[in-house]
Amino acid sequence: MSEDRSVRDLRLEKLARLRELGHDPFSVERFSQTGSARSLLERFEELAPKDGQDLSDHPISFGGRVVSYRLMGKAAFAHLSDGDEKIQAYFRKDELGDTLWEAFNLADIGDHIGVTGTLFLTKTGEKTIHVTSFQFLSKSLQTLPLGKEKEGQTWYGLTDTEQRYRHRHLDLIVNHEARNMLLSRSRIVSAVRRFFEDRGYLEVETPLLQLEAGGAAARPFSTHYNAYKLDVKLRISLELYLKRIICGDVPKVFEIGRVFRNEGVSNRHNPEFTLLEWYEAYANLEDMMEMVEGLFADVTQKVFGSQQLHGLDFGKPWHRLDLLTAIEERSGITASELRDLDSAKKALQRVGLPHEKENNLGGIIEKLLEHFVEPHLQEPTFIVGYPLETSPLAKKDPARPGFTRRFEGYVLGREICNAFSEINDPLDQRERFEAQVAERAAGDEEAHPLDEDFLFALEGGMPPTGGCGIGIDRLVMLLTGAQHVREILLFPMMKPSKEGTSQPD
RNA sequence: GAGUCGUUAGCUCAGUCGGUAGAGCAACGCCCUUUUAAGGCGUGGGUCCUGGGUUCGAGUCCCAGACGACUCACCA
Repeated sequence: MSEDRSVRDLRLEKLARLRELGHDPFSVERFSQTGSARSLLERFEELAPKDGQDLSDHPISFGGRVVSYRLMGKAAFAHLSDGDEKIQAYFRKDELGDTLWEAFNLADIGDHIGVTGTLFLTKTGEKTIHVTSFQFLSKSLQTLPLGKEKEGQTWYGLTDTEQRYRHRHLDLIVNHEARNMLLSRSRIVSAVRRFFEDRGYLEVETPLLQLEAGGAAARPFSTHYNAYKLDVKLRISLELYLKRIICGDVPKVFEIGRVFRNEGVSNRHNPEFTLLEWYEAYANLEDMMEMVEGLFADVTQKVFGSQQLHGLDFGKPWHRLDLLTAIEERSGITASELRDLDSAKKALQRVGLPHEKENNLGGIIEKLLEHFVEPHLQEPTFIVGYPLETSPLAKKDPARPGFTRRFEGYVLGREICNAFSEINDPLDQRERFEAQVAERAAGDEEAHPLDEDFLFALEGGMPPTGGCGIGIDRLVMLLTGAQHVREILLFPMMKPSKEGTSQPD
């Protein structure tokens, strides 16, 4: 009895029957098309036969997924989608013949078919392909959660977040927003790449597996290198290798790559994310600011056609704000209070923030920045002059002991980039690393490891260099307005679900 | 790591006071040659997340667990 068979069984039976009829859906390799669904609709006047013209003079062909299917005895309508747009197709038994009609009756929503015919307008005025012949291009063995829609409203569909993340292909088929996020991300990355290429930057690739994961403060993932019998770490930043390339007299380099930080997950943090870093010899942090401004102006214009986005104007220079000045303006805590650890802790206490566990002046200053200043940085703003202790790779500011030539960029209250004039004094860099090693010994698991290979490169001589890093995921979130980082990651990490788990043992 | 909420048909969801499970769509069968949330008639479909407990009886109440969502914490 048909009731005992699953949808998949029934589809397998249809597949077998199609093969008997000589219409094996999986034997076809290619299908030539007149154009996309969108272009067929847009070029309707040009492609459709005029009154009195022979219909067969204007054949068009189109391949897509069946997303709706209305069978009416001896005629039928279906909508075919290429993912981007859909177009209606009209089928008649008397024109297809018995065999092809039977094959059509074995079609399901979800199948891919390729049709040939002519464009016409239905009674209700919809641009439609009058199909004279068609072939199966694939058969779907699963029911797809394709909702029905009318006048912009959609019924049913796929809304469960877990299912959307676990089975992203369904999300892409069913939800246009998911598709738009994917397209936006791709276009943004492409525009970023072109921005640097146009300015003479060389794109490079550096190792993901490293003996010491440096360049940032974060806990790494570990894995094992069988060939060398070595435990290695997945990179947490791109920085040190890129600067070793600068030491090799390649003056402008950039990399867009995955980095991995073995840390918490939130709506803005994913352990695996994409980082953009670039370095330019003979440039400093002011040059990096101009690059950031130029990058945002260029990418917004190219991808969205406007530099005005979310009420922000990326055509204007960003605000520039000294870090200590910003803290004083927002919290009342003065620079002199932040000159030593004891008075800084008292200041923390005064403003009601936890202070007992603080033993790092730089850490306190950054905490104050986060708490008092960051939420107010809605318009694009560079905060300049970060503490020495938390900036082990940035040049000292000669004008201000204890601080570095480093800035971070903020938009809509969120950190978007981190840049500095790079340390090129190998002795200074060694001292900073040693301070980090001491921090680590004191229990800071995220303190920077000492990297002798990097120091060796610096000792060979590195020109003055400016460098900057931007989280691509943050950038995409900002520009698309995505509220969760998982919306702009195609396949976020999910714990195995019960249905995905094999036999329990 | 903490809190809150959730998990019922392929999808979206109901399920009252504890009494052996419901709708729409999807599926299956029949009818239907311009439909479009096509329509008409009919049919089938459930490990109610898992495991315990209370009870004559649990989708419902209790305990534990899994997974997820959101918020917070963590996070250069």
